[in-house]
Amino acid sequence: MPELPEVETVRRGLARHIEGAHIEAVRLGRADLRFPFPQGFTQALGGQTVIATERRAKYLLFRLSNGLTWLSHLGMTGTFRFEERALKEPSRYRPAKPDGKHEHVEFDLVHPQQGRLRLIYTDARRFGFMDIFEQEAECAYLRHLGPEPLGNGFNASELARRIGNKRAPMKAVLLDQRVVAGLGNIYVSEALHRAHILPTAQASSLVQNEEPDPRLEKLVAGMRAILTEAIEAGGSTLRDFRAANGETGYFQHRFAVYDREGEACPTPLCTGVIRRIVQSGRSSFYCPVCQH
DNA sequence: CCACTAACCTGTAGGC
DNA sequence: TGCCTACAGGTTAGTG
Repeated sequence: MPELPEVETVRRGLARHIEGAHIEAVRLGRADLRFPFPQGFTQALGGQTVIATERRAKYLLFRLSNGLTWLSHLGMTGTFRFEERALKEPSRYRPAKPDGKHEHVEFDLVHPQQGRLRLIYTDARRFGFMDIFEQEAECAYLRHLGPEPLGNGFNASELARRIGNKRAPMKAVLLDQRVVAGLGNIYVSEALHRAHILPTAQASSLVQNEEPDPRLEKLVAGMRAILTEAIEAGGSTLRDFRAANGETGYFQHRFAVYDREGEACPTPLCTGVIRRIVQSGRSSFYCPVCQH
């Protein structure tokens, strides 16, 4: 489900209700998602206040009053939502064991202005996971991540340095979170289309003498533009993505190529028809005419 | 280290 | 309606 824009959308939705809230209790419906919950997970969160809600790549990071950080990755189908009844009828609020089929974690929150809230984490496929850590350096999930594509330090030279020796196709290289962190299957296809680069192009062919090809400049600019526009649109909803308030995103209406096999290429004056190919087991969409 | 595949798990859409 | 296959936004473990 979620790439950088979707995770950022979730972060913003959660922040409004969770920042400043006291975590009264955490209940797990099972011992694991993709990975087991760490030892002492519920105790580490219980009794703490959420100080800040941040995002790194596709990870949500909740800074807690005890100095710990609670990390959450949504996998493909992870969703946070606030339970309606607890929001609308706080007086009738009752703690309950997670009972929905794929409701795996419940958080009882008390917000100083908003009162009692119940936050529920749902994840049908259970590719998501949660963790806690003290220092970022000790977190194996974050340690090897590449730069944030929307961060100040990210530019064509930096990208060239990271892909100059790679023979893998651009599609695979941009999906590699160690190269740049936050893109997924949708936004890689979209960014490559904007830069007129084929997903099959060998990464090293876009770097000569350690200098970025002009198309890498376009790629970085296109990547930033797409991600920014998608965040403004509340992300993309293909099937089940929802913001924390239950709303769908609408950036999917503005895809140039993703999931548009057989449609006309939207590049002005281009006569191409969008194609779908499979690379490393996943669909890539591109225009065979304006991407080379 | 690099590149590629399989695996994790459930739901849904499409063909017959 | 049922059965079967293919596919879905991600990441890690294992193999050469």
